[in-house]
Amino acid sequence: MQNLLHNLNPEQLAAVTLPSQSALILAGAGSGKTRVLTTRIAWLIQTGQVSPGGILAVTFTNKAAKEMLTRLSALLPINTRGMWIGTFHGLCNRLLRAHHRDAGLPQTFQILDSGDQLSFIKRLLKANNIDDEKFPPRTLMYFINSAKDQGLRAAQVEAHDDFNRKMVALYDLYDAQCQREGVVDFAELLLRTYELLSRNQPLREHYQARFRHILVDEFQDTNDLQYQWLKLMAGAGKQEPAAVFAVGDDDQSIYAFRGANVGNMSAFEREFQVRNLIKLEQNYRSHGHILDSANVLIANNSKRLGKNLRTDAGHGEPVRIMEASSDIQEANWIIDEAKNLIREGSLRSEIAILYRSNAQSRVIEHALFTAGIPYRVYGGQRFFERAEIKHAIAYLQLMDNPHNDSAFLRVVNFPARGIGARSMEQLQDAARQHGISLYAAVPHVGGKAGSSLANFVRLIESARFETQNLPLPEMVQVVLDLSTLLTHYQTEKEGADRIENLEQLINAATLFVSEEGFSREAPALTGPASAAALLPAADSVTVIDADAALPAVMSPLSAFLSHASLEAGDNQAQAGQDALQLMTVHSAKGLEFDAVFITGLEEGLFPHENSMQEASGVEEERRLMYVAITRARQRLYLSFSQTRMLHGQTRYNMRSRFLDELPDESLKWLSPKIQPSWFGNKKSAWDEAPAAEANRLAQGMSKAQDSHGWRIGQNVLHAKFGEGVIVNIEGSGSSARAHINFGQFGMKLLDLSIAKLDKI
DNA sequence: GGGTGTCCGGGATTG
DNA sequence: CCGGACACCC
Repeated sequence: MQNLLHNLNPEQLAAVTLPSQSALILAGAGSGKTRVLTTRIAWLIQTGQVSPGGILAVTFTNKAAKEMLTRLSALLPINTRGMWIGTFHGLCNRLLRAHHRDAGLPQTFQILDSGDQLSFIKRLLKANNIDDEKFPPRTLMYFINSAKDQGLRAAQVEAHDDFNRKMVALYDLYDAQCQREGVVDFAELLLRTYELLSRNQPLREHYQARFRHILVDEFQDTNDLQYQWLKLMAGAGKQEPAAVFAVGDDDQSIYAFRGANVGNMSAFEREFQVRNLIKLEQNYRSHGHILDSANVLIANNSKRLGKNLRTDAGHGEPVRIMEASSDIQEANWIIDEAKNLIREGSLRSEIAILYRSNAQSRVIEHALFTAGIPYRVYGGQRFFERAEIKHAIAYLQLMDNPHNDSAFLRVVNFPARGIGARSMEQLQDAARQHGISLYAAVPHVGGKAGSSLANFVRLIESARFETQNLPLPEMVQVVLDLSTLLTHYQTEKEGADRIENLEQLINAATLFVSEEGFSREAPALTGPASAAALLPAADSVTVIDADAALPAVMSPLSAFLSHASLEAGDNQAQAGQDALQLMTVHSAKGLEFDAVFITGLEEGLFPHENSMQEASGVEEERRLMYVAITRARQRLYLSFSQTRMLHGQTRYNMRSRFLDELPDESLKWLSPKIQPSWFGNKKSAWDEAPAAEANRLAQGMSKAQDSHGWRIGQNVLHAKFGEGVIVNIEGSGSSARAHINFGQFGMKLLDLSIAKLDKI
């Protein structure tokens, strides 16, 4: 016990040892949040306040869940397999498998990832003769997902115009089709679990009695449905609700665009009668100048719960800022600085280059490639998303649930077996006519089409038959052979990588089986009969629990298939090598590095132009900047550029407002700092940057100046709109008009002979 | 069915 | 400018 709690600072200690009531922990960046969470669990168990089975710990990412498990097993000598620690989706999957009948799902229901969901919707629109110009699949998908994220079924969504009424109708059709095929999307996992627990009182009370301590990581990222889910699970408002230990940071809320609602933090305080609010403000990550920059920047936001990070580390190096003349020059500067750091002994993997949007990585990658510096780009395609893997998975899905039409369509003619569009049309007609799945409709198709289709069905049947008693990895091997996927890629020119990936899939199955405990002599639960044994009798109030171990509630194949959907796996690009780390600011959340470059700090890019209409948008961008800054331990570099190629056009942006919100005493400008206009110094960097001029000329803009005396790229000051940049000039002489980017005020078209403009 | 050409649109992302 | 979606051709 002494051991468990020593080394905690007073705030952390207070949080870990809070009484069994709901509490909100405001955990600043780098304040030891995961440590507090895991130590809290260990302390609760060690002091006998709860058994491991009474703990429910929820995270958003698999990575966070794994991290928690690892650190917990280092703290406590217990088997963590029996504990309910996982993502919202993973935990819901487990509950739905165990109680599938009550939830109205087949035991082998399958999970659509977002790609599957999109093709599912396209198919739905086509089958119902909907014009996908008027109702774009992506829009419908967003509509459905946001409704589900708010806990709403189609019948509950309010629609006030024809378009929305149609969307609601399509949402309803979508759900019905999912139900027929035995598939669920990600949001459905949560909504279905929520509905299951809402209407099934014995089940609800069983889990409420079981989970006396619920811990939630990254609470600021919860959406409305997740919050309702937690309320239900905890029995909030009841006599003896569970103690919910919510850890979050409102300043790091950067996912409003996908439904996260920071308001859940104050709702939580209110609705869970939170008496204990603890702020973790001691930062163990960043040097002083970096932390001061973050603090001063975020103070510009209005809606905050209020928090100020402090550090015992000294000031450290100042934050370095560079204005480049072009995006190419910016990239080269970054590389020079990174080389210096490496020369001084930094590991490449301890240097991160961050950007607001993926498109910005190109120029940087090009420069790194030319310089021969190894780098790794985050966020690429992941293992289970690769086409060949999805094909193999589709065969396995059909064996486990033949009514999954998505899987059927993916592989019915891949590798090619002479089942073309015409045959499929007949099959789809038959399926629609009888209201059954494609697989089930095969016997209704006659002729040549019918016999090729019947051959395909026989292929799936025999794969299932031949593998029914095989361990999972061997099952995968057999499927790869029988489906002729392997031979198909052997004859393909560039199939070598794909074959390697397919072999990796067998490894993945082997690994999965050993990690999840399927390799031991688990009771064979492949048939529906044994699963039924787990279910409560209809009139019984005894609930058989969804034990935490997977083998108790699903077959190895079903489990592996949900694993493939719920954990898409790493993107394996250049993994393992000591390489510079390139990623968006969003994907940097939760990570930390010795040195961090934040690039493209320009109005329109960061803050992004789509966010600048509303104050709340800019505040989220500012939080994003806050996240970016607080990734750095020792060194922080900020850069922006006067010109930038975007969408095939040269853009001229003003420097980001965020740069002007940072504290001067923590900064070191490596390029001359041009004061904002209201400070007096009006000299433009353009006048002192011959390189920029040369660059511009090289880009074919030879006509730098015209008779009207203005040129593209000129910084100007306008009485009403303030500081701006001339982006384009049309016409000439006295009739010339200029497109001027005024940042917050947007793009204006002004007549140069009329508008009162000063050069700055 | 796969390969090539044309058109369009382009913010971030986990499960 | 670049990638995805789709039409068209062999």
